[in-house]
Amino acid sequence: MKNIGAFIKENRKAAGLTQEEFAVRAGLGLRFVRDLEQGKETVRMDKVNQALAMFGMKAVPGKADDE
Amino acid sequence: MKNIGAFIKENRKAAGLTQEEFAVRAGLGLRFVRDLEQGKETVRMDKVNQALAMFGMKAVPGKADDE
DNA sequence: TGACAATATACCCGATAAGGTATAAAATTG
DNA sequence: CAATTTTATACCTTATCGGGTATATTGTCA
Repeated sequence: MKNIGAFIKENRKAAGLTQEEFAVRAGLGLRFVRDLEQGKETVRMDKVNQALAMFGMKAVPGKADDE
Repeated sequence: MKNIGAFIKENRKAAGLTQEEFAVRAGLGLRFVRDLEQGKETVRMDKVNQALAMFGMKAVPGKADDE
């Protein structure tokens, strides 16, 4: 499974949203959305879940070596 | 899928480790391990992944309504 | 039941994430 | 290519997480 940042980026684009539109709709800061999509690892899990919730998802344990 | 805190707790116990032993082996603070297992949501993803890595796992997007 | 181990909760401090703003780079569109 | 939109990077301030320590609660076992 792709990492979370890539997942958000793909799905956001598929939804036809800019980072800014997505940030507003998700109730997140634009800077956070940028950082997340850039693969920043030291983000807070609640914010990550808030972003994932836009697509009916959340952070769960998955195999580390999965594609 | 269970939430991450519950996953860590279960697997840690299955491995016969106390929170303290697990914290030391994972290179994490005891307080963090406690908070994570208690379901604290505002934890940092890098630390969460550090904990999951002990079981060959990492945080990935998963369906929010999965059991 | 008492003693001990393990886990949970509270307080404090230093380090840092989040977010705003500004600027630069890249992508898109005509 | 130029103009515009979108995304990326940098600086600053505020809020708060991580971790240590201490204490309380819970669980286990003789």
